[in-house]
Amino acid sequence: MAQVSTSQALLEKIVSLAKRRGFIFQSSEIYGGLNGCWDYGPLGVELLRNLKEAWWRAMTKRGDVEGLDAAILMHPRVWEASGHVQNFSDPMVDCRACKSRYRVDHLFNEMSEKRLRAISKAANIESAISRTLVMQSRDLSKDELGEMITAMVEKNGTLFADLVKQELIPCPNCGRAGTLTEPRNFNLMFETYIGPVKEAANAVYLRPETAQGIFVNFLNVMQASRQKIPFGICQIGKSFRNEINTKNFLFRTREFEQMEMQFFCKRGTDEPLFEAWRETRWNWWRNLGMPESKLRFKPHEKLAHYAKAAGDIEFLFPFGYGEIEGIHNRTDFDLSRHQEFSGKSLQVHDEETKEKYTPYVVETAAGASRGFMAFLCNGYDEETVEGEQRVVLRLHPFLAPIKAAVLPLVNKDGMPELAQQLERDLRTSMKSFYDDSGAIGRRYRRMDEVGTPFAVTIDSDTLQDQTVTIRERDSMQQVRLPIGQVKEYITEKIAPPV
RNA sequence: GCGGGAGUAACUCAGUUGGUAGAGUCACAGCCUUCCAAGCUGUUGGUCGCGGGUUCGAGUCCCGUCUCCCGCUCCA
Repeated sequence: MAQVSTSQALLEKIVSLAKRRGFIFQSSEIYGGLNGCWDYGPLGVELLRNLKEAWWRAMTKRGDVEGLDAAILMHPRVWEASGHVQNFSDPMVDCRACKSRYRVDHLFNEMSEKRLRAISKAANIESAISRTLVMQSRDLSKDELGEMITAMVEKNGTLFADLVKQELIPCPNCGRAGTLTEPRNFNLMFETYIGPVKEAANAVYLRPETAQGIFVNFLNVMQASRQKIPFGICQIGKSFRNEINTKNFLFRTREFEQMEMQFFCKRGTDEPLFEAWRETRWNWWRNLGMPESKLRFKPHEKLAHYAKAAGDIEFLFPFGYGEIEGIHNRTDFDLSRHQEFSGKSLQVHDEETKEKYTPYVVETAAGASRGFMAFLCNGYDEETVEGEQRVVLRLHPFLAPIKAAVLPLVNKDGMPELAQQLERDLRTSMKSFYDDSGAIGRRYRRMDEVGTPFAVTIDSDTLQDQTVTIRERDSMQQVRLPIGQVKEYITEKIAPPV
C-alpha cells in the first residue's frame, strides 16, 4: 500500500511539473476540461516532436521503409473490412446488484448448454435455429448455439430484457436473476459526417488506428517508390478511440498519436521478421535511454482476430507496466480483407515462382503519446545535492526540449551581452534558452527540471580568454572550452541515437 | 457505467460552530549576487471547478453536474 501511495504521489508530481513548466495542459481547462484529452505546451511539443523525429529517422534511414501520411477520415468500408465496425462496438450489460459488467457475447459463451437450450425455447428463436439446422443439416454445437443467441439478441432490442425478466440470464458473478440491465452499445469509434448534412448515409469515422491507411495504400506506395517485397511503410498520426474510461494521465486517452510501421513480406518469412522487428524496436527504446529494468516484452496470450503472433513492449509506469508498443504478425488478414471488400487486387508477383500472392504483414505500432509519458516518467528523478533537493529530468539529449541554456554568471561587466550573443548563435541550429534571472544555482536547477542537458556559463574568465564552462545536467560536471567551440561541442552530443 | 478520494492563485496547500479568502513556492520588476533552488523591496494573479438551492449572509450546509486520481469493468 505504501508503494501504491508513493507511486501515486510520483505520478502527481510529474503531472504537476508537466503543467507548471509547459509540457502538458488539460484540454479546454478553463471550461472544466474535456475528459481524456490533453494539450502539449511549448516544452511538451518539443519533446513530442523529438520523439517522433527519432522514430521517423530510425524507420526511414533503413532504406526499406517508406513514409506515408494518410488522411484521418477514410472510406467507411475500410472499417468494415478491418473488423472495427463489428469488433469495436460491443453490447454490454451491468448487474444492478453486484455492479459487475459483461459483454453480452461473453455472457452466452460461458453459459451452460442446458441454459442455452432453455433460452432458445423461451425466446421463440427455435424456428430460426431449425432453419439453420436444415440449411446445414447438422446439430448446432454449444458454441454455435451461444453465437446464434448473441446474434438474435443483437438484432432484437427487447429480447435480452425479456430473457432477463424471465430470470433466464442470471448474473455470473452474484448468481442473482433478473438484475442485468438492457444491453448498451459501446461504439469505440468516433463518428462524424461528410458534408454539412447529418444523416446516416454520410457517416464516417475518425480512424481508430493509422494502420489501415497504410494497407489501402500498399500498392500505391510500392509502385511509386519502386520498392520490392520485403519492405515497409511507416506513418505517424493521430488516432481516436471513444474509450469507456480514460485513465492514468496520457496513458489512456480518447485522442492519441501513433507511430506505426507495417512491413510487407512473403509468407514464410514472417516469423523471423517478427523476431527481427521485435529486437529492432526493443533496441530503439533502449537507445533512447530506457533502462532494461523498466522494460519488458509481454507476448499476448489471447490473439486478436487478425494476428498470428503478437506481443507488447511494456514500460514500468508509476502505476505498473503498460504497453508502449505492440508488435504483431498480422498475416495476410488485412490485405485479404481489403481485397475482398474493395474488389481490387492487392497481390504482388513473385519473380521466382511466377505466382501471385498476398503479402504477410509484420506490424510495429508504438504510442507517441504513451512514449512521451514513459520518457517523462523514466526521466523524472529527485536527488539531494549538498542538502538541497534537486529535481532533474534525465531525458536523452536528442529528446530534450531545450538543448542548451546560456547564462551570464552575474549581470555585469558585459557578461549578459556576451551570453545573449552566444545564445542567438546557438538558436540558429538548436533550441536554446537565455536566462539571467536569479542566482546561478537556481538557474541550473530550473534547467535540470525540464531536462536541458547543457548549461553554458559566461564568467569573468570569458572576458579575459574567451572560454566558457559547459555544465552537464546529470553529472553536474563542468568542462571549460573556447566559446567558439560551444556549438560544435553541443551539436555532437545532441545527435540522434544510432 | 458503478464504488471510493479530490477540486481554493501558475504549483503545493491552509481556511474554526456559515460572517463576501490566506501562506509558501513560482512568475514579473529592481537591488544584491563570481558556479549549484541564498537574501532584501515591490508587483501581478482567485466570481473558492461549474450550476442551482437553503440563509440576512455559503469556500463552508443541501442537490445536480463537470474534471482528475484509485478500484471494478473495459481496452478489435
